[in-house]
Amino acid sequence: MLDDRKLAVLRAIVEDYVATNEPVGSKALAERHNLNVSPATIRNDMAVLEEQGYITQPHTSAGRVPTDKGYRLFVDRLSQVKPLSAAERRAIETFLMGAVDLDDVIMRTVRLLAQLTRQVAVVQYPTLTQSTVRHVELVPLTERRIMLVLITNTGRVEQRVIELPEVVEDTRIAHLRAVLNSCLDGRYLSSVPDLVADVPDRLPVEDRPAAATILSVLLETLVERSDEKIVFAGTANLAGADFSSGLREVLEALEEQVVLMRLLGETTPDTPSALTVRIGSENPVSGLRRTSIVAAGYGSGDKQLARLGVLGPTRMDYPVTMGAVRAVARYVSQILAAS
Amino acid sequence: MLDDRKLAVLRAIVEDYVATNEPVGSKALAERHNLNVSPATIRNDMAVLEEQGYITQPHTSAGRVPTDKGYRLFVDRLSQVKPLSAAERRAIETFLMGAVDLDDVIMRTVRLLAQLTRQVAVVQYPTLTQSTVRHVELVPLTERRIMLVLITNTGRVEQRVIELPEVVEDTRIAHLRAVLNSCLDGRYLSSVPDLVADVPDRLPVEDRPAAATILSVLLETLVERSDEKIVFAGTANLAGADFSSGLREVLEALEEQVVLMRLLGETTPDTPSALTVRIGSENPVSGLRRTSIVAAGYGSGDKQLARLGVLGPTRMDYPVTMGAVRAVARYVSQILAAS
DNA sequence: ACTTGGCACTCAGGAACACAGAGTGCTAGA
DNA sequence: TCTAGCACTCTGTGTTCCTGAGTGCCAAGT
Repeated sequence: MLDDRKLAVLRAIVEDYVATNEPVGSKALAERHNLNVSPATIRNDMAVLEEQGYITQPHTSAGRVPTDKGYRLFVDRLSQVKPLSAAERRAIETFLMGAVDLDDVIMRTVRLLAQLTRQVAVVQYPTLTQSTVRHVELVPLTERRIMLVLITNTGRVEQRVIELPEVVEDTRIAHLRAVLNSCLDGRYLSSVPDLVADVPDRLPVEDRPAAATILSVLLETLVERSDEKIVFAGTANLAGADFSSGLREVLEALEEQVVLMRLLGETTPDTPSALTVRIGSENPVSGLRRTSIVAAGYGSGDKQLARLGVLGPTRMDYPVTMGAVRAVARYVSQILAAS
Repeated sequence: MLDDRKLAVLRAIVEDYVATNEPVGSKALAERHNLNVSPATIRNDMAVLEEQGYITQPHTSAGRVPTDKGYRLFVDRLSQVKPLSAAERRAIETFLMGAVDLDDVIMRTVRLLAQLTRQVAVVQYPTLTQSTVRHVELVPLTERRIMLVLITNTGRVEQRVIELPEVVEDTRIAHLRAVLNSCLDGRYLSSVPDLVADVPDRLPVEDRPAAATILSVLLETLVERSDEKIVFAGTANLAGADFSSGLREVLEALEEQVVLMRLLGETTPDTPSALTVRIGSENPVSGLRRTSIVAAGYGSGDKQLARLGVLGPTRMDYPVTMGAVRAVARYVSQILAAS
């Protein structure tokens, strides 16, 4: 269908258009890339490419611009992920190393990614459900009030203040804590509901009402936060690019957690850390039809914990962006595995 | 200097300009506001106002536009904070009530404020230094590793993983925890450095190295987080308004924590919850010369904990914005006091 | 001493127009 | 199958002109 030269033309069009942000014509192509054919030949090829829907012209007698389909072909078959330079790698590493806690890791990551790609970076917090319990703490605050603190192996900490139905002595709280930790320690959060089911039975009868309250809050915490936390940075980079009008829509989409979740996409179970690219209209959110998303999973070890990525105009430098996303995902995984 | 009518003219100019976003001329003024004088008279007044620097004209033969100084006068003497409607109050209350923890309170607050004012909302987390210690927890993770969790009376939780210099038994950790809590409970964070100074002396000699490590991390935590955490929302509202070019700068400023801190301003010790308005060039950040900030302090009880506010074009509806900021600050204070 | 009506002046923004330049499609020839 | 040439089609830009809103100033009115 498309011979090698036509593919080369498409690649050249994408590269030039990404670089210049202007429709690219046959003459300029023949000059800048050594395709060794004349503009006229290129025009013929472009006619074919256009007919097949890979490129289009904004108006008659303007150059050609890649369509979403064109970018897709480019990403799938015509480009290679561009690795970062050694200097960039070092910069990433040292920058991420300085983080003091999970919040800090995520914050640094999202900023780093935004700066590196000059686009909007999006990072999802490690999912609770995929993590394991590292510790459950019950902190008495007053006679009737305790704070529940849940610490996961990814460093994530959730806390809730709980109002007890009755006064409970500290020693009894301590006992409950010990029971909880003994049966939850190291287990997946997803298994917590099952594991705590019989906890009240193992307690003295008088403690059960309080325990029930606490457990219900604990389960609630797991459920509520399964709509994951997401942060982003680098919106200023949107202003620099085009997006003359659509900017409002893009910003609105970014502030919708749910939308962001869908953007980053589902975890692909077989190849968790693979790069996902969604181009323009491929993505499920209206209002972002002019943007592409490059995302990857990250996680400590072989466990896939969450996703991160960048969002930018469809007209983006895919090889470089993909390289940056992949690299950052790997480094974050390392950091999390180490802590 | 400025008689009543001139002030009325200025007020009318501000109101009309805010409403229409177009330079307002003498004729339109005479028609829309019943000043009972002719356009010519208004022109004379406007000439005076312009000479004094309260208004200006974009170009000869255009209407007048308020200057920063004009807005300042308007805010100080010509306008009253507009209270919210009962419906709005109820909406705020119910929306904030649903929050489950501090993160959630802050998140809801910033969104609420953005939606209410249709501008960018900025909320600072309660300062650590003004808060008191509610509990210090030391959670053994492995033989050589413990997690330090610091809980404040505002519900804020800080955690750090600590690598110990040697293996320490859990019972000794528990002892240290007891010592720490007994001397820190209920105290201001700012006094923590003094209070923990003699803690090592009260421990068996063999525990001192570990204790020193833990204490240094604790102190570090206090210092590091004194550059406060700030969140914002509603950037999409910027796109709607003018800001044709400056938008990039504004977005960049918003992502700089330090800049935001300075924007919200210092706490005014005498009247902590008073509204602060910074108009255009009054604010210390270049790149935000076309924006105004309306901020207020909030805190539980009489304690001033942090600040919140909104940022928008100098051309904003000050009475309404101030009303919203004040109301939200009050409600947040209530919520925090209750928890 | 203010206020008002009249009048000449200024200037931004839009409409009409011409034009250069980039790019195309097509056809005939190598 | 590629190339060269040619006629054609547009967008974007620069120019010019014109309208209308708005001003400043002055002289007359109260």
